[in-house]
Amino acid sequence: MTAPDARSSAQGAPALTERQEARRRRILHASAQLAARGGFDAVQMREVAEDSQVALGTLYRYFPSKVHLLVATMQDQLQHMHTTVRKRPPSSDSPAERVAETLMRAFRALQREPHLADAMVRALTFADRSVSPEVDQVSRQTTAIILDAMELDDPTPAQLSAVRVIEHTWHSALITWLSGRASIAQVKIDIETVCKLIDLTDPGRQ
Amino acid sequence: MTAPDARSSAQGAPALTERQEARRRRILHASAQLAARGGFDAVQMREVAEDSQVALGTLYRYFPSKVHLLVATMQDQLQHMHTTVRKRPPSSDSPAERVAETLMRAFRALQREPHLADAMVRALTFADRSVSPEVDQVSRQTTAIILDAMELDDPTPAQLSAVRVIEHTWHSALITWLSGRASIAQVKIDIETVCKLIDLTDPGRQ
DNA sequence: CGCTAATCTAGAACAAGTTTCAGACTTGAT
DNA sequence: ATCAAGTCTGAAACTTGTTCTAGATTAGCG
Repeated sequence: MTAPDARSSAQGAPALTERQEARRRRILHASAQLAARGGFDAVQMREVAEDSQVALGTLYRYFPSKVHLLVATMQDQLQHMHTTVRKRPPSSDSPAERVAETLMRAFRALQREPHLADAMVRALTFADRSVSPEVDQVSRQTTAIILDAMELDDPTPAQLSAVRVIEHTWHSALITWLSGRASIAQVKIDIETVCKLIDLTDPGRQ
Repeated sequence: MTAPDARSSAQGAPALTERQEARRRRILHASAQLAARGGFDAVQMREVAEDSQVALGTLYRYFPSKVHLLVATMQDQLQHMHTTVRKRPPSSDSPAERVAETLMRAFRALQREPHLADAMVRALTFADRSVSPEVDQVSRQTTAIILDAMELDDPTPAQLSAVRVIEHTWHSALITWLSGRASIAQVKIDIETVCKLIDLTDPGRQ
């Protein structure tokens, strides 16, 4: 009954051995690679297992479903993104602009691997309750990136609401782009539009 | 090669016979019923076929995939919603409040059949490019409902952007609620927050 | 009415996610 | 070094979405 079931970074990761950690990495790598090639559908569990040299049963022990796997893949990529952004923070003047700048930068990164983006985002929004903890973790990570961009130490509830709405817009706009129903320009406009909410909550208000 | 492939209401519906129309209705009814019982997973194509007294192949002729079927189900429900709202329009004073009121009313309707909501919303966000026309139709319908609530004849581009962001928030907030990651209260706050965008674009500006 | 094309049916077959199982291998503790 | 518990492997089985096929039925037309 004692499964690895590892979360990527922080909390309750039940201490993997070195070989297990290596397996986990191989799996995530194979997953990302297949996803980058053909999106959600191209990530086939049998193939992931084969490419990462792991038995199918083992794959399922590490990631209890395809969606779990892809959400974990997303956690992984987000981590990269966060460290990247930290290294070169957004340069604009207002918080709203800095958030928009950061999201647009992330968006451009996703455009470089649209299939990978497809796989991750579809998994994220398709996830049911059994994946909630993992999806929540992704959400927290995203929130952290946005708050970083705002450069606030102590966000008000109103500001947190605005951030939540920005995240909603971000995810949903990505989906419309990925399914070909919105252009890149359209996504840009939507992001800029929603970021105006920040101005609404920012200035003189405790 | 000539398939029914019917859209629900307006445009290019290739004229179904009476029996075909009846089949289509039976299918949508069975779909909604199963969805209401157990959500996305409970809508199983074989069962839909059986319940609507139609062969599996026929079901697939009418709706080329499970997602198509559920999106069509959503179109159907949205139509209801729209006529309902028209009969008793929102009563608040400002456009922003009227939109929030309308969306909250829709939200309460969804709460009455959370499983059905789950099936429809998951299908909507999981839909790939092959379902784009149908998803787009749903989006247009939603936009129409929101614009109705705003009581505008001639929305500016900025207002249309705001509406788009509201839709994004609406969908994404529903997902977080359906997957148990946000409370009803939380969704309410998010809707109210995003509706403030309307005030930003409304008053004195041509 | 009688024909022809399109549609519908029943059921098999296929694809990919998921589960299961018996046996081999690792690990950690004694 | 040895044993027990936990893990991993390979392969088969199961589930559900989707496709295919051959034969009935239906619809529209002359």
